[in-house]
Amino acid sequence: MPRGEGKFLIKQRAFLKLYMIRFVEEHKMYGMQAMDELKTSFKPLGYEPNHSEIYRSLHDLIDDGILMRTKKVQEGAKYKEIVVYQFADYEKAKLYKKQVKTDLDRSMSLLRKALEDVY
Amino acid sequence: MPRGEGKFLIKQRAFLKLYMIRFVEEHKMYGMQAMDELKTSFKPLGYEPNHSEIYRSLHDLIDDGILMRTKKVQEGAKYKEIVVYQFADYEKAKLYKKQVKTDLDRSMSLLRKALEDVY
DNA sequence: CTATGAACACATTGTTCATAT
DNA sequence: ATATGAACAATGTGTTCATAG
Repeated sequence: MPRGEGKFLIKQRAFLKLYMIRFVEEHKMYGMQAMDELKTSFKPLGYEPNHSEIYRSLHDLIDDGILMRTKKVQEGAKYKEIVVYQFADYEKAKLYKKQVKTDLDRSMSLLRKALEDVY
Repeated sequence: MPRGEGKFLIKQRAFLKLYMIRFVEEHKMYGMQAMDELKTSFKPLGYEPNHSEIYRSLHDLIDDGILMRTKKVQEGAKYKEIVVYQFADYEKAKLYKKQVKTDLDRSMSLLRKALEDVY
């Protein structure tokens, strides 16, 4: 689809990238942890993101120049490396959040309009 | 994707099928007319459905046993046949509308939650 | 087992083509 | 030109497979 023309609701990817940014802002961040939190938090609304979409969202944010990867040894006796993230460009992150907010608001309007028009 | 498990927002198809039902309820209905109305009505919100999705929605509703096709000669001097629709099973239509309302409400909740969580 | 990632497959949707008036 | 429909192509996302602790 060319442009942002004719688009319907916000995509899952953008939705998750937003949450990934938020998790990094709160310094609690690696992939599986993010997924578990989101699953718990959204399960009552019937939404459970899978691990691939989480990783794709994180990788996207790296490609966007917004996040960067760091490796870190997990606490405990396990000596297992996990991948943690920090901001590569926080200004870009804030800009992205602003863009996604616009799309979230727009999507809300679409749904609200349908509810008003039809019911 | 199996079940309704793990699902994100409502699909465009369901959204449009809802509007097609509404148009038939209002007895003003053929494909292009529906598309033009929807485009005009949603353009301010950045959404312009294309003709293929409109027709797919109508065909779906026939397959669902909710609508049926009728042919009709268009008014004016043009003698061009158009395809109009009426209900094949209005109870089914009402049931479908109820189901879609649930999904619309659920989708609204997802978006609202993201707005609350992140901004 | 957990964590990360890629590959593959399917589902949804957009674009183009066909046919008839 | 308008209207309908199908075919094709690209995207988005879910499922499975691979690798490493």
